[in-house]
Amino acid sequence: MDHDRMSTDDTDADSNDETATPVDEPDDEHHDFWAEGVADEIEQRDPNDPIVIKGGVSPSGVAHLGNVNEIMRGYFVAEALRDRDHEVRQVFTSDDRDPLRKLPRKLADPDGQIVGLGEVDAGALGRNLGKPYTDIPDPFGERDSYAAHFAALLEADADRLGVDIEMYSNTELYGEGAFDPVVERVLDRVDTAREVLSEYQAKADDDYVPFNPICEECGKLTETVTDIDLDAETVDYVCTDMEVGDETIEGCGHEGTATFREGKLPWRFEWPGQWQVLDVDFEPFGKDHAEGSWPSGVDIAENVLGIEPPVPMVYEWFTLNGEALSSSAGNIVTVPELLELLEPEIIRYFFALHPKKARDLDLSRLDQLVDDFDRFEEAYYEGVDDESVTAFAEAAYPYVVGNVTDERPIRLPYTFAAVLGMVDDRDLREKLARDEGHIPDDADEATVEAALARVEQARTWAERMDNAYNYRLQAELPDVAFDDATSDALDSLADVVAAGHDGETIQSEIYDTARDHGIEPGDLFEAGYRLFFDETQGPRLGEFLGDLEQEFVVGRLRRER
RNA sequence: GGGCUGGUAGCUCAGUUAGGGAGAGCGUCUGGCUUUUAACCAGACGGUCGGGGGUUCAACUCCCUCCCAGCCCGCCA
Repeated sequence: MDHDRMSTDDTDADSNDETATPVDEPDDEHHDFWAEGVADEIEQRDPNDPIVIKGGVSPSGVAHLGNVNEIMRGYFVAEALRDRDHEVRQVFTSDDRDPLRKLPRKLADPDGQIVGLGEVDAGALGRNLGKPYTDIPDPFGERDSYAAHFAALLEADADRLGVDIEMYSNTELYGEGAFDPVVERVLDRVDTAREVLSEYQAKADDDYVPFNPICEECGKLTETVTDIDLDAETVDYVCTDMEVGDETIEGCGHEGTATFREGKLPWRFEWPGQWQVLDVDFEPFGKDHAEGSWPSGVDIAENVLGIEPPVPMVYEWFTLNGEALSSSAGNIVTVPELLELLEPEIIRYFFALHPKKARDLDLSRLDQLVDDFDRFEEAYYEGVDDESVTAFAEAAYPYVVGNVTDERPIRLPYTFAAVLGMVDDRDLREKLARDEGHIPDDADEATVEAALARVEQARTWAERMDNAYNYRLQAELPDVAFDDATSDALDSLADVVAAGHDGETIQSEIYDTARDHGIEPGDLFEAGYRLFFDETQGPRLGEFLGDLEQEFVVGRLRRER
């Protein structure tokens, strides 16, 4: 669960909380993929099919890569169980009866792009503080509510990553009475509930009632319940002020009556309630819950609700570019943004790595992650000289890619793809890739297309990062000036190219020509890079020029076009 | 202050659950591809496994302690 944590987020950890994990059961089987170990743990509970795996978020602001932990970590466990012939449902709760407690600093528009509050009617949001997300209009005016907007973003992300999740709206679950038995039990045993809760939080005195009705007058969630009627399944309440951090959300003073379907349980009860209602067998959650709501949830599940809590798994948070994820600070990346830079299977790979390690996703070195994935893939198909990588790949690769093809897919090395991105011509890209041996002669068109798709991604990366690969073949002659010796050398080189030499010859001619004209080869190379890239460095020049249109190269070397 | 989880090469990470060889990729350096110029190939350099102590024939691995980082220890979620 990644509730309401826009500023931080994720990564992993497996869990073994002694409160819920049978420590006396022998975990004698070693697995090369963590999800298999979790699957063991779940099977030891002897659960009924379908096995239910849950994730969930509070629809606070932006759906970002941190939330993907909730989706992907459960996904791998689900797949491991399906592989063992279990029927598995992966459910996801949008905890959308939660109240909007403060204005988010950033939102994601319907396309998943991050925008500031200035893009929307922030005033309308401000007037709705304290109301459930499902009762607040979609700031973008498309969906039924703020909550629906957020849920749609998350569902779209899951879809982009190829994960099939069943979304559940908490508000709908309350509305249709799914929580009724939970609310009734908690209120019936309100003394026990207070006693259990008091172990974990101070605010559990004799007046405390773990149910927050929605005020029928102002629509805000309230916390002052004055009477409980178990037979009628209602509570009486007074709409009092609510303290939220340093701020106060004012109540309207209304006194009314609400049914069990017109309010919500506080989080510490709601979470175990979800386990009961959805019959949850496994749930991953971020480290923030490990010492907070998880222990209390277990206690409440066992001693108030009388159910067995799911198998837990704590995941560590990952950092982005070395810093904690923070939407307000702008240190955030969304799934659609990342998919402009790499393939979805690489995102899945990232989340297949051990959840217990805090990782850094460094966009400036995405090539490392892609290289790691490529090696992981190679390990699956052919094995690599690192046993642990090969073992991990054999266990995890099928889940990471979803559909394993007979043949290993062609992957252009990411930085090489970035080099190809320096030219726009698609056929030239293909030629360069073939010349370098990255595309086999017998590759069909679809295979070539698939391989070249990475060029656009690597190109986008080079541009975004403005790194050492962000060169562009200059269509127009750059503003250049050379001394006489260099100019003469360039003319000579132009003659060589005009005579029709291939790349290798051009490469060696650059050296010879430079010497013939009494200049350093380095100077001539630099002149070439100036002419073609308007830079002082670039890719291996001779071979590069050899692949370009001869007439263009000659003209450019003569500084004519 | 207490608790939880991490800390392995410059970078990204395996390896730790069952104690016995410290590893990979990338980067760097060197060399090769007739010829320093980012794509290819080979080799090398590179680590007190966060520090210290203990147990053991043997510790990255187990125990104690300290340091660093994140999280939890109000409310909410």
